[in-house]
Amino acid sequence: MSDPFDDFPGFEPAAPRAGGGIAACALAAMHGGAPDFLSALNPEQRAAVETTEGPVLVLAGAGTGKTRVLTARIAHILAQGLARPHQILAVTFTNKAAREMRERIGALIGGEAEGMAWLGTFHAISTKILRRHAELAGLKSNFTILDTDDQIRLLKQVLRAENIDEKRWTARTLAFLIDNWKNRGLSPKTVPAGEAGAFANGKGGALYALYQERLKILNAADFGDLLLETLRVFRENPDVLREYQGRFKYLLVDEYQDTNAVQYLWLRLLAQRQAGAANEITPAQKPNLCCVGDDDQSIYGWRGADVDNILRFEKDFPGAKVIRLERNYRSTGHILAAAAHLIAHNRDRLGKTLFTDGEDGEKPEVSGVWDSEEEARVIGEEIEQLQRKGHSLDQVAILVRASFQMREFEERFITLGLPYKVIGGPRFYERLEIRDALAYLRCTAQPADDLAFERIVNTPKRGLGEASLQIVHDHARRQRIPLMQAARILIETEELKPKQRSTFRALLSDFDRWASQIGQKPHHELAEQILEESGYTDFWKQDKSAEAEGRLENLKELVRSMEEFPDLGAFLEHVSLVMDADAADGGERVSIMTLHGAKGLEFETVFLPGWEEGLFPHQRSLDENGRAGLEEERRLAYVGVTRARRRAKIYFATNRRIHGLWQTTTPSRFLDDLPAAHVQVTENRASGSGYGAYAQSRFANMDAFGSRYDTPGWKRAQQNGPGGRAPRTIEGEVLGKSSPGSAFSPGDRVFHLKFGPGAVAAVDGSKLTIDFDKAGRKLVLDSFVEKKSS
DNA sequence: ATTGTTGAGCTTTTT
DNA sequence: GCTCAACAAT
Repeated sequence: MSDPFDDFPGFEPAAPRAGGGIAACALAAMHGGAPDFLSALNPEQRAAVETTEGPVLVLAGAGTGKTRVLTARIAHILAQGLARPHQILAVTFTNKAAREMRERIGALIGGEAEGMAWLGTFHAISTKILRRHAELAGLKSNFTILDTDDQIRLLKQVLRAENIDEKRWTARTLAFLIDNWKNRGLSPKTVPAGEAGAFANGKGGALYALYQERLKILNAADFGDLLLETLRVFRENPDVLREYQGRFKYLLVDEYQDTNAVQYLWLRLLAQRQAGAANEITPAQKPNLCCVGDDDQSIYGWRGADVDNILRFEKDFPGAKVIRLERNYRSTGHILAAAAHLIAHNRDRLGKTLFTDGEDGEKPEVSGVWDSEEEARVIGEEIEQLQRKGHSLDQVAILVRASFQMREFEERFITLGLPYKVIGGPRFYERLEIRDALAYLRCTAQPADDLAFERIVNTPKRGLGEASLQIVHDHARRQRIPLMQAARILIETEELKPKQRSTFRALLSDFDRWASQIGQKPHHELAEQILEESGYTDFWKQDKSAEAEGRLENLKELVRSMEEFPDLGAFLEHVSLVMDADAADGGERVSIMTLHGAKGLEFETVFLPGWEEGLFPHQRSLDENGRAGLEEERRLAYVGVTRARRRAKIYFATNRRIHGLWQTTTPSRFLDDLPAAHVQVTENRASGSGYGAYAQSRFANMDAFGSRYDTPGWKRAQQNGPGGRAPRTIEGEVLGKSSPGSAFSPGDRVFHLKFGPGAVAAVDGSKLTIDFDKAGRKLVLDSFVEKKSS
């Protein structure tokens, strides 16, 4: 992404480096002239930077230099010697944002940015804290972080163990609920009874508790836990909290409008600064908390973000200074006017009006087309025209509301031979081959990682199917030990078929060998070796399908990226939190992405297709969240328009295929929210569609479309009544206790599920030698046999 | 253990 | 109407 303020004019990175950036900057300040990073700011920005003490809310409209203020503020604090780098807590939402911030601070003050140990995402910082105090949360400090996939798998196990009909109550639904609770800071104990009861006939809360229990056994935390458990540690251990409160002299938060309840609580705890030393009687200090955000760009309400946090800031932090950044450096006048007029239709906002000193430029253009196919064709043509005029394709983006819209553009661009890139497809680390490879590494580094083990035990296929895994599973559950450990015991006995037994033995000795090499050889070489020796690379080499090559490429990329980390542990840590490989692809390309994905970016030319009722605003948003939903959709429209520097082109199609059926659509009400004076409505697409009338009537009758949206036929009967059949209360199987002294003695009559009845011949710990009536003498584990009472 | 068939769902997505 | 996942059948 390119930002006109990426570089601070006049700043010479090479000049003052001796003795560290801080001293040099401080020196510059003393010599009368302000440091360059200050003098390059406008008055409001400068106020936001220099108001270092007390709570500050910076309302930074789109394109007003938000990141610039944040980075300059940190540079300023450091240059003034107000705090050391490790005393500043700077929180972002995405790793990308954190990375960018670090780079830009580095550009301002040099290597000192390296010392900012507490610059990162909410999750990364929480992880760091939680690892230090893991035992206070019932974890070990090397706990694994589960991603969504692992989470679902684990929940499936819980549901299965509880005999819950997985058809009716899916693991995904439960995951969604639990995530929601965690986002709101609710533990199994504090979930409101009504909500907990809504799932699986009243078992929702219990399932949440069981899931948490399983996580602890696995020594694992999901994303939600990272914050929630840290919060719990803070609440239950005032001394720990105090330590961090004292540590952070300055707190900064980016994109404050996106914070959810846990993040808010987490932040508020840290911001409650106690008076420094115990002997001072000064009242609790006001926190040096600076939150930067834009209520008009809050588009993540659906995943728990609470705009209220930003709207409430002044109440939460009395005496807070609110600074508005309204001078826009990005877009031309007409675009800005259109965006401002659009967003003014929202009721719940703090209110801000962007302005620019720049030229008016071209008016945003609204065009109607017959259907989505024509839409793609027309946009393709326009892009080709821009290209012919010498515009860079990197400066062109198509921003869609929903990802299914992307395909039509891709297809069109392929036939045109127009280079494009889809942003926000499946992330690198979510790809199958990467997840598999990581599972191998996880098993090597963390032998107790059951989910990883399960993933790769039969990948590539090695004949360890459902049946044999089930045996290992049973044993592991009964003994409450990790799968790998269970397998280790089982290969000493005859529970498994000889073939599986030797396969397991080979696999385990592979892992042993790899594990013994940790620290012995560079971890990326070890990774390569693991992938090679496990047969995983060969597995893809033999795959003839089209993707196989790309997958091997990705695996190489994975190994390459490991070199940047000090050791395997650090790499795995990073990967579970991040891992977006912005593959540096050569050549200019048009970007195709969702509106959500476009936040924070900017382009010369932005195409905004699909402005139709039902799609944008999305019907589901309206159905589920009413006016709040509509307003969030409108903010999304605002985000879309404000991505454009010089050209914004909006489209609506008369016909669109929705869930397979062609439907006639109505132009989006957001089109009515655009000011006539700043918008160009064109009818030049002469393909015999009925949009001409729209163009004539729309400004005459503002409410033409506003009041009549009816629920389309595809609206689903959403409420499955609470009825249904009675809950099945069969508890999960009673777990056999691992009795230290064996409950068996020679001569006992026993029954084995597979081998049938027999008599114990000898006992060796948990291993029994049994003479089976039919199967002969076998070595089995005591947990697999039942003693016959008589 | 692979291959075919049926059925549900279908907005946005980070960590 | 299309896709993916879960089950059944070979």
